[in-house]
Amino acid sequence: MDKAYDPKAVEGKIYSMWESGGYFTPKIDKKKKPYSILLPLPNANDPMHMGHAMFVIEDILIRHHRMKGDPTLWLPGGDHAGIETQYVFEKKLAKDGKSRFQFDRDTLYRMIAEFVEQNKTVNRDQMKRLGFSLDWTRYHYSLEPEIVATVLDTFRAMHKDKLVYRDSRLVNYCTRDGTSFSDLEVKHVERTDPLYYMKYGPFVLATTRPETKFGDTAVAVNPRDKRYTKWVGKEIEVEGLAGKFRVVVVADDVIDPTFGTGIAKVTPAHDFTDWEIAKRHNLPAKQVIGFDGRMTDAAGPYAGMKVGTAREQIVRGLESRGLMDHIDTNYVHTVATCYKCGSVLEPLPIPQWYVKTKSLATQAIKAVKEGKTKIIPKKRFEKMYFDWMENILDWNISRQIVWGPRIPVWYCLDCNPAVTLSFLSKDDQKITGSYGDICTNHSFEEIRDGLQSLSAPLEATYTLTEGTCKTCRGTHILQETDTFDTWFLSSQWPLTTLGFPNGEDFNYFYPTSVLDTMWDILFFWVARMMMMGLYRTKKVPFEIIHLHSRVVDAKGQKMSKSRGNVVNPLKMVDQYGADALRFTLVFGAAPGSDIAVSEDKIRGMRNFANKLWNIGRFVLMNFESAGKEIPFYNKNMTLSNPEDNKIIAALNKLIASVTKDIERYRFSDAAQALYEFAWHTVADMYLEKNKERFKTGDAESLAVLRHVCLTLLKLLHPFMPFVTEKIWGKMPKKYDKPLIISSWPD
RNA sequence: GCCCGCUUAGCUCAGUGGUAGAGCAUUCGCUUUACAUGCGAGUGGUCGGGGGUUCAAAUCCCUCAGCGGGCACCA
Repeated sequence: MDKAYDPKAVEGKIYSMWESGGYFTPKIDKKKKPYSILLPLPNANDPMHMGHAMFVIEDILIRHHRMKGDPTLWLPGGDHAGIETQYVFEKKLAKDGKSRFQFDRDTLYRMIAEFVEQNKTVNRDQMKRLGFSLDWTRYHYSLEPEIVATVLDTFRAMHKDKLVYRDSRLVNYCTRDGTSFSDLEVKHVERTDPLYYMKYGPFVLATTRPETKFGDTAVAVNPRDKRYTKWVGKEIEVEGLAGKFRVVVVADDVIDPTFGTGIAKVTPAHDFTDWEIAKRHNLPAKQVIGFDGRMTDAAGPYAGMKVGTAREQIVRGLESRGLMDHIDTNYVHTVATCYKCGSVLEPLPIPQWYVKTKSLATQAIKAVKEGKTKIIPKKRFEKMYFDWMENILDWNISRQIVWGPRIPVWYCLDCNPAVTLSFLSKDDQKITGSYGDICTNHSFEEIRDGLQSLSAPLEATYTLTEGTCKTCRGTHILQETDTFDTWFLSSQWPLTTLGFPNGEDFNYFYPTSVLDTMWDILFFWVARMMMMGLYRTKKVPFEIIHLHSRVVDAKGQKMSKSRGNVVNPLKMVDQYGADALRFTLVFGAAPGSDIAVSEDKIRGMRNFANKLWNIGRFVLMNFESAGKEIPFYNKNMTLSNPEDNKIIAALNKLIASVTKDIERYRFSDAAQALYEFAWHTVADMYLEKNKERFKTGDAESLAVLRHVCLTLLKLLHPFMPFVTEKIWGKMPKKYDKPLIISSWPD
């Protein structure tokens, strides 16, 4: 054995040994209770970051249960990550001076699929570097046909149960990414913007969005605001930028009399509050901003301008006409921005597919209240979970992107001539219009082949199966171009990857034992898996939700590219070994809190791995110099030396505490106890005090020494699998099988 | 605005009623044949401020301050 442990020379070979030995693949044994965890599926073409490395928590649980003899499954997968991937791909396109609008949707889809294919193995290979004992034979990718088929089936089941429906309401729409989002994907950001006080008929009113003036269909006041009581119900005449127009004055409770002048202009098509006001007062909605982020024809002279430009121009126009009373330049408010690209989101009216969530949430709340699923740490996250579930809104599952499974709904164009189509014609012109208008100049086949997107009016009839129209017998049928929200697919991961409804894995491993992830996707993913799992199987998808630490830098700052404080896990593995990084991520991490990672700390843990190596080396040297068979320690042995009795007692205490700590998800406590025991109790004290006895080849002391060392390797194996496996391989043992499948001490 | 969490050694964090802990950093001394990725010894905290309960509080309660997070339709 070398003087120092060299992880680079060891890790690759050990991992291959485990993988080729088939140790990651569980043997299904109906007599035993299985233990299973699904790896939170990373974006398949995303390189690994420290957040992924934190899945070491799962490897610890998995290795512990495997050693306990449970049929243990850790199932890996990769996500197509709809918006994320399309966003990255479009940035690549932009570099080549191209845009998504230059391609029909089938071509665009193929291009993205090829792009993903090139990078698909990156993340997988990196997971292996960390020693993750994932069952790669069960790897799943989110767009596999079987997985998509189950997802589509869920959609149909929900449609039948009236849990999915189509509605036209305001959605948060990113005009840059060209898609709507669910409420969860909206990031509220505080900003300082001008608040414009403009003259408005007989009033002065405050608004941050003067450009939406063309879409105003009312003004609103609070019913208890005496200043305006006499106006309520009357029409007022307003001088606009393109002639005069008339709007009605309505009274509505949401209006805060203390804000601005107590009067709000009502723009139903572009503001969530106004949309609600309009519904209550039967006001029409007038869309003045298009899905491309430009003013529509309804904006008269400003048509075609981007919203920002139009605002500047309109402010100038109002000022020159004397219609601007004054401007408050220091108004602080929050705006909704896109969580992917940061653009300001535009509330726009568009028909979308929704999941009715209320009844699903009720079940998900009940399951946690009844303890069928436990959340750890309970204190902080259970309340968050309940708060969210209790206030849940219906879930918009349509996305206007191509990268993902299309919603399985078909429209007959002959029955629905008002369906709006965007497509590339044979001569590569982008054409948009209703089918009724364009079908005279373009054949159905031309439209189909060049199709980019379609938008069906809310009244449009549709079927859930492909084929000839049952009403008119026509064949001019097109599928919905909206794709599913990625989370609609991943919320069914426990079902799809295990082969719901009748797969052997599903029958055996579902419900899974633990779902471990960081808390940032508690709502996006975990809560929705609860709802979907309960909906389809009447059983919870997992018994425990464990929310692990967020990895931050040495100063406690969140790691981000813009801060420049990102620590690359693979670089650390190269430099200090996977075991060192793994132990760093566990040591000092309390669930739900942050864990600080610095190179200094990783180096310290590398030193600990080396310490273990040298304990092993010390034991071996003593066995070699003894040059004889040493009996194996067993519990019935009577030990004559008090030092031996002491170390055995301490070891037994350690076994109990480490086992308990892992069972209670107190990984840091276990790691600290192991560190303390190995380094100080064993190396500093026991080895030093008894060196002379080992040298003389005393059989009892050597038997105890070997037992302590082998047991310590077992206890440490889930945390530091490589160095422990390597030392184990060199030690004299009763049975020669790898540490990974040895038995957990008791 | 509403809700939650945090504040303990230079740094990052454990500790939740009974004489203050870890890792890293730091100081001093050691070429002792398992390991200088080491060994030995040490420095370092009135546990955010204030008040209360208790024989006893870092730990329970109240309050103030700072930091972080979740939720939210203020035009």
